[in-house]
Amino acid sequence: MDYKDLQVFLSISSLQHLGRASQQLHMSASTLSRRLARMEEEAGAQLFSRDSSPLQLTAAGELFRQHAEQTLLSWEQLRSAVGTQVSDLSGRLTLYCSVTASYSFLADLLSRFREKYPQVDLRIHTGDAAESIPRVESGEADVVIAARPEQLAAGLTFKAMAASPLLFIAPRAPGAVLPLNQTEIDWAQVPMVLSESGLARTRVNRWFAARNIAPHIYAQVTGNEAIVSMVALGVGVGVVPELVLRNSPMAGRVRVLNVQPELEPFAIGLCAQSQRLQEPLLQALWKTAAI
Amino acid sequence: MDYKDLQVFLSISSLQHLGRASQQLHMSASTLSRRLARMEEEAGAQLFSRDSSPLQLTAAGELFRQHAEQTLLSWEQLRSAVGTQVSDLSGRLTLYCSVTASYSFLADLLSRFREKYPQVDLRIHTGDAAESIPRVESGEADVVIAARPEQLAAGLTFKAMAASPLLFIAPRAPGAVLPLNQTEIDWAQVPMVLSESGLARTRVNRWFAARNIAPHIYAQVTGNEAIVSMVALGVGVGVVPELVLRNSPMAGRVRVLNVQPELEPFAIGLCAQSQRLQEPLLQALWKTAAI
DNA sequence: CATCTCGTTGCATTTTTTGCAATGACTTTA
DNA sequence: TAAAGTCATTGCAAAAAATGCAACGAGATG
Repeated sequence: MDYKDLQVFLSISSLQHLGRASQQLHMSASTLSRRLARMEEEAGAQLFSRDSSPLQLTAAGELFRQHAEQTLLSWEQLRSAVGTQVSDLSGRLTLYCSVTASYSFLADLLSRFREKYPQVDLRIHTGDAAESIPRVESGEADVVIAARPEQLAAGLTFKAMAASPLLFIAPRAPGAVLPLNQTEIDWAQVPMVLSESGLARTRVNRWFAARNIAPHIYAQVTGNEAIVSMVALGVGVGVVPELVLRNSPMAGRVRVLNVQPELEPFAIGLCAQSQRLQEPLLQALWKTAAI
Repeated sequence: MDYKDLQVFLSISSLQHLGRASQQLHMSASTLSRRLARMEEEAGAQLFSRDSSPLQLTAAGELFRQHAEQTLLSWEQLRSAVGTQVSDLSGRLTLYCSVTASYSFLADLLSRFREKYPQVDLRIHTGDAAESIPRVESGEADVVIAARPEQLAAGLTFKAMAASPLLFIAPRAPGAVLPLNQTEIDWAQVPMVLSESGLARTRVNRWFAARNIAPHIYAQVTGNEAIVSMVALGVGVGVVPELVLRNSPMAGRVRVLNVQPELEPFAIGLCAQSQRLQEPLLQALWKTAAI
């Protein structure tokens, strides 16, 4: 039994849905299913009833939930109690990330970091994802949360935290931009909404080039978030990381196109200058991200 | 953080000695060292002071110990609470094992099994290790704790729980049987005390045969335990599993010979008839041994 | 000063975990 | 009532982690 298992269990028990939980935890549903099976094995009892679709806690599951909450609480208290003992670490750390990354990763990372090192003066900047790498290279940011570029610039180090596919999205409104049931898409005719620059743009460019297609670029935008909005408005077809789509309030107004072959997924994580990883502050953040 | 880690921690903290703990837990010291390092990493604090030789708990370590005890207790309570819910399992299970195996494994295995399946009528028989396999083959025992034979008889299934090296031992008393500082041993001259039969005997025979040595067998014994006693009395040189030596009250009176190449180690675990593993009782015991 | 004890670390191997894709049970929709 | 969809589960291969051995080094002991 692993503390991560306990978190997995709590997530599943509150969402009552494996797929939902798998998104929240950045894991595949199959992994969750297996971990759950193992937990039940170790506990010696079935924790969820599989009769109905919404996973329902059994009596044993309810006991398990109490145990899990109690244990994790005790663990967090221990960590914060002993963590502060060590953290005479102080100074300033400037972190840059995209708005979307801030939704998915920042809260987790920062709450843990703050707990251990409350004396560190943390400066967070959010902005366009494409700005991330330049900022860490220039030193404007000590560390960034970014998608891993295909060619990581020399002197930079990357630490993955999660992966997210890169998706083609179209307006959900029937007939807007694309016929709903079209099998073959004539890309040269489709108005595209793309990032002005950055990794997503590079991959899209390469994707079109490999097919000898000159895409019809209708609008170029800075910031993936805006792309979802524009697509939702019916302007055209866009390309965004799944993570951005999931966190967008407009997600319900667009649909994901099944395009083959798929674009390469993003790897999202921390990025900093290699040399500076020796600095205690960066090292501390690095380790915090790991667990 | 893993519940096994918590047990590891408690073992280390009570014994204050990595090597001792590694024996108790059937793991190498390096493994414990690493696990401890990881625990400290995750807890965010040093748990033991490494200044003095006897590992001493730090303040953070003391907090951790409380957390570990509390969590494991809660876990055991949960398991017994939900475990008994399932255990309408009843019947009789006959287990045979050597005296030594009963020291090292039986307590652990049985306490967990009893907790989950209190209604099962457990019959334990102890005796010579060499008897184990015949007993399970004949059906006298439903399951045995035994060393894995090189050729597992058809129809039998084995599940490893630990490994134990096979050692040459001599009297510690100076000059008895062997000169203390002799480098090359003239085996033909050395009086040997060996098992009458069983795996240990087979391996020793093969070891001598491979060297074209006709050993001088002074005494043949049933039961590895008696070998240690006879060697301690100065009768000759013996061969026993490390597990037997460790549990023997005579261990202090013998010394382990550094013989090259070493004999193959024992693999110790559960053994039962393959077909019968379908039976609920055996299956339950099998799973209990796993965790 | 040499030797010993004991914890730590590099390395190769084994074991475990994970994601993908296919499967199967069950529900909703046409 | 059949077809399509939703979900959890499972076989399989790749990736990641744990483990033991052996070498190392710091501190204690003779």
